[in-house]
Amino acid sequence: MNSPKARRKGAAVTTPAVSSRDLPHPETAQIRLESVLHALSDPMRLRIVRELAADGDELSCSYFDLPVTKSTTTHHFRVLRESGVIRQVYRGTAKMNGLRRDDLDGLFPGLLDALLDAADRQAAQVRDLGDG
Amino acid sequence: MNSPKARRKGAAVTTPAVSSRDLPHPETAQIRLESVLHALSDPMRLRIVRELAADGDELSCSYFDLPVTKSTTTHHFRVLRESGVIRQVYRGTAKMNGLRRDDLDGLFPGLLDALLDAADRQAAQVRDLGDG
DNA sequence: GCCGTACTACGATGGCTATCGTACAAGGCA
DNA sequence: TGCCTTGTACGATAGCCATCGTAGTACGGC
Repeated sequence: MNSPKARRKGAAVTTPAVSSRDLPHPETAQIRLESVLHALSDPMRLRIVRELAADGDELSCSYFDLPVTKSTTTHHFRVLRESGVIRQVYRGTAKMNGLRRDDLDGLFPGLLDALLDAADRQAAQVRDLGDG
Repeated sequence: MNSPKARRKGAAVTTPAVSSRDLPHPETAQIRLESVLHALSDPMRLRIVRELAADGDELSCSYFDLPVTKSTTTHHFRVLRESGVIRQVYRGTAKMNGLRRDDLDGLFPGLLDALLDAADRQAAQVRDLGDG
């Protein structure tokens, strides 16, 4: 609810908008552990982060095939961005998403890897139970 | 809302109550990563877990001096217990709380240490900012 | 048996949030 | 220019949740 629509309403944009469509990200020092944990405590968002980590670099929003509507998907990506977990940037019509791995590793060394490993282990366990 | 009051209402207790006051804990295999993260995403609960980890073993609920009422404290301890982060047991009138470190380390190796380290780093950073 | 301490259960409340549908904007392409 | 794809904003809704106050239970000591 910040830059894109605010401009149309004639409101003054405080942050210097380099591009016409840039998104607010928290600075590295402003990332809060509680917010990161809250962001990752949702199954849908944890799934997004796992796919981002698995695929490596940047993925568009449309890459993900989540069992929710596009509105909800947008919401989840915003939560991840505002908590500092991912970085979002427009590339044409697509919106590319990338893990803020360097920032997180600098703030909380080992945390992201431990979280991803934990998620992998839980997924493997659930898979085994499903197989019987 | 399970064992303590249910007995008075004459309902059948499914779980074999060894003591008159025992508390429902999730089994180790039932602990879900999302629930753990959600439990730790609350500042009050993260603080409780940090104190438990710092002090080592078991601490009573009254040991903690939290800026909330006792009702709310009870609520937070229950969330931590039901998510599998802590184990609670009555000892006389006191209720002792202990981290389920072995269970969590077995499920998610390195996760708890990474989380505690991250919380320590953030606390140190906030402290530095406060000192100016 | 009675009281104090420790903690809980219950109900209420206000705020957050995950979800949806609809309408709309921005960029690429024919 | 007009259309399609991609993604957003907005409003609504239902459920969860952190918090409180009050009343009550359980245990230990007097």
